[in-house]
Amino acid sequence: MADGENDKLVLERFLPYRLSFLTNVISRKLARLYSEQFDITPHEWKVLANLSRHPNISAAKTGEKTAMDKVAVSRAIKGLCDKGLVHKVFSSEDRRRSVLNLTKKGGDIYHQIEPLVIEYENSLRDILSQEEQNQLDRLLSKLTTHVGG
Amino acid sequence: MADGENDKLVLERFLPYRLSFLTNVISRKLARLYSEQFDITPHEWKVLANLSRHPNISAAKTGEKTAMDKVAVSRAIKGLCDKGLVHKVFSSEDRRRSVLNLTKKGGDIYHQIEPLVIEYENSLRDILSQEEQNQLDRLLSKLTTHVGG
DNA sequence: TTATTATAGTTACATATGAAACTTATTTCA
DNA sequence: TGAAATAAGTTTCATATGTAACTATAATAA
Repeated sequence: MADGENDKLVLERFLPYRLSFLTNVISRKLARLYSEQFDITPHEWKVLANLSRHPNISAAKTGEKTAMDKVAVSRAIKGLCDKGLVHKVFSSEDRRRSVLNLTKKGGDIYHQIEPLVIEYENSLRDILSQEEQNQLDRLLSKLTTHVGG
Repeated sequence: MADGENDKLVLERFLPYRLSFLTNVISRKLARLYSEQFDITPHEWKVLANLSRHPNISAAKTGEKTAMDKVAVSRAIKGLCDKGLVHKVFSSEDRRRSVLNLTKKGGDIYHQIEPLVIEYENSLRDILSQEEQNQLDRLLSKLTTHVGG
């Protein structure tokens, strides 16, 4: 560190901000795919997608799977129930625990949105060569495991 | 796409969510470096850092440089002025335009935080080999230019 | 038992954020 | 000129978010 370059903060090169900028742009574009047409928030979409893959799950489990905190999960579920996209009952074995499922309507809407979202991810990946995609997956995994939850 | 794997959404593998998760963890840790000791918000820190590098700048230019919207910039500047870290006057040539500078106190605090932040970035980069760091910089640049601001 | 502790989920409160409206100053150009 | 359009910043309002407090249920253990 003799050149006096690495001990000055330059926002344009600062890794956390570069990551954050890219992520924000991508998240905004992604959200537009379901927020406008379907009036679904990002949290709601995440819960919906997770319920599609993992039916009969509780709110707490949903939080684990999606890395959302329990308040965000609770609100997303409330929103989805109000819109008739999710059905909630409480478990008869443990009446604290909810049992969640997509309704018919929820499933229908999910299957309308899913291809749009997958297409968007593909459009992102297509910016990169196959080699670069592998690098990206690897780097994300490595960083994510090391920064700790 | 014949194997039926790439046409189902799996949150754990979905690029925007992996990016978002990593970014959120990093942003939270970064914010802790200045929020607790110095009572500075992320927006305020960003403006502070930018002013250190670009003195005598307006709020609008600050917004351009930091990719923040003008409301966030306005609020950050108000917070920094209230804390006595930034000095604001309006330009005599164009009295709509502000001219911003760090105060002595602002500069002092900035120079206390800067090494902590740089150290944190280094600790992130040190997770990766030099080769991987180059890959990451390259991938971020490529994705960022292609997703469009 | 029954008192204690822990868990699932919700609610309340305080703060953060973004979009649109607004104020003031400057520029444009009929 | 001076009316209309534009630009810089601020304020307002509606919504989003996170922390902590709260309710209800279940598990633990004395």
